[in-house]
Amino acid sequence: MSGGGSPSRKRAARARPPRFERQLPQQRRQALIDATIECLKRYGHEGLSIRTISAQAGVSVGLINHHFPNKNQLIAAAYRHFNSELVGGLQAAVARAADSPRARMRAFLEASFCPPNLDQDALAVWVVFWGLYRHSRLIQRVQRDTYRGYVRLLRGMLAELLAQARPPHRRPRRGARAARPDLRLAAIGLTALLDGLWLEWCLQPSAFRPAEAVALCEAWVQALCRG
Amino acid sequence: MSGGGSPSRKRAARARPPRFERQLPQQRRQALIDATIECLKRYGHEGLSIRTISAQAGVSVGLINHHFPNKNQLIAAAYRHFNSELVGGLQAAVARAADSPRARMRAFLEASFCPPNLDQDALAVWVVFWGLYRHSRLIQRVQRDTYRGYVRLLRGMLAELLAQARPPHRRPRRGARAARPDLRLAAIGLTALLDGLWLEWCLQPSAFRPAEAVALCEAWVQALCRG
DNA sequence: GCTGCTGTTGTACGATCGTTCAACAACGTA
DNA sequence: TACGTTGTTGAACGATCGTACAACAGCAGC
Repeated sequence: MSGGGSPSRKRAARARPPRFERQLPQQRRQALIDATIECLKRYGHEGLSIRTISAQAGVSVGLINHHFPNKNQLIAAAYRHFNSELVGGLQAAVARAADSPRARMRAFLEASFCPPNLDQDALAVWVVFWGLYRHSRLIQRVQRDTYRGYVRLLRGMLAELLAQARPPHRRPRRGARAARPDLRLAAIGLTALLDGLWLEWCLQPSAFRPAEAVALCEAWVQALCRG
Repeated sequence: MSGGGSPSRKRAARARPPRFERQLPQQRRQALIDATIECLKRYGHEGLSIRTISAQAGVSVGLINHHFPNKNQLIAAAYRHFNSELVGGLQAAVARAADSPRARMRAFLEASFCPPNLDQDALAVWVVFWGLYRHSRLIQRVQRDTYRGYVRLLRGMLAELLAQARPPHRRPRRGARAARPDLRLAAIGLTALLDGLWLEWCLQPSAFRPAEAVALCEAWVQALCRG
């Protein structure tokens, strides 16, 4: 009776369940990155331990050093993933929007103030990464690589809006010196307002509704277009 | 020759230098708090170890637990000190300013975008504290205690400015329902712009000059007063 | 069914962590 | 000068950290 193994299974007899499942390096790496971010959300900086992360991923402690040379490389990879998810999501939202500068800006703002970006857990993750920034060259490199896409996206939308608001009078004759500083300061100001509102909401979600944040940003952009 | 101790010293003979100097608990506590903040500036989150802090303060490892029940209490005390230094400095700057709403607001903004508040090291310290916020009730309590003073200061100044900008036409007849939401959203918006600019500058000081940040904030306030 | 590779396990190691505690010593007081 | 208070020291403890490494085992190819 006890020895009746199913003949359909290749390894018949003693139907022993496999103790683990082999996976392709690429998949396992991604799983470890996801586990890292999940641990950051749950436990903050204390979640950044090899044992916590491996437990979250359901693997042994030794596996991390088989797929990543060391812990810092795993963290940097997680930061890269987290960043590109954000920028990619915003770019997709803008691409999905109607074909007008205002519609694109609105889509960008609404995506910024919606899940999964507008999330208290996400703030906890960002804050831990920022805390590592100054003392980790790996983190600095990831930041530099990914921040460009964000700045380019936001500057592009602002340039569209300003170009649309200005053209009737005074097209630039020689070297548009008068209008250029506007774009730089405008991008700085909008980024600041955006980040600040995002930060405030995450710290105290009851303070205001996401729609109010979008309205504040749009009012700022409108005021900018009027000069 | 070798035994010639100075007669002016109480413990003459064998002029053995004291191995340490006793201090009042209050002074020693403050020295440990200062050392904690200094370690955060230098080493980030990794500076938050008993041994690093005690070395910075020039004392032994055991002394911290003599003045603080545990490490978390020391960190919370450091956070409280750091917060009250900021709020106190801003309040003092406002009190020092000329007696007009605009002058007070300008003093507030200029103090916000000056050392010691506008400091890359300071950002590193804030970021580590924020990373602890969600998982430490002590930090949450300090935040709640100190944030009130900041909000009251900023709201007071905005209320003055708005009251001065509005009075000519339409003084509130019954329950000023129309103007109230303005103050709430105005405080939220200005705080966001302020914090965002502060954050941006600390992350990349070459991006813009502090005076430009002040100008952006003042422009925002002016636009608000005009409606 | 057997073999080879390689993804995976889990123990082990040295370092460092926060905290405890008995002993020491600086300094006010008598 | 001798004493008592108490701020201070530094060794020691158990826990946990990141990493290394030898053994194991899943799975593809023959």
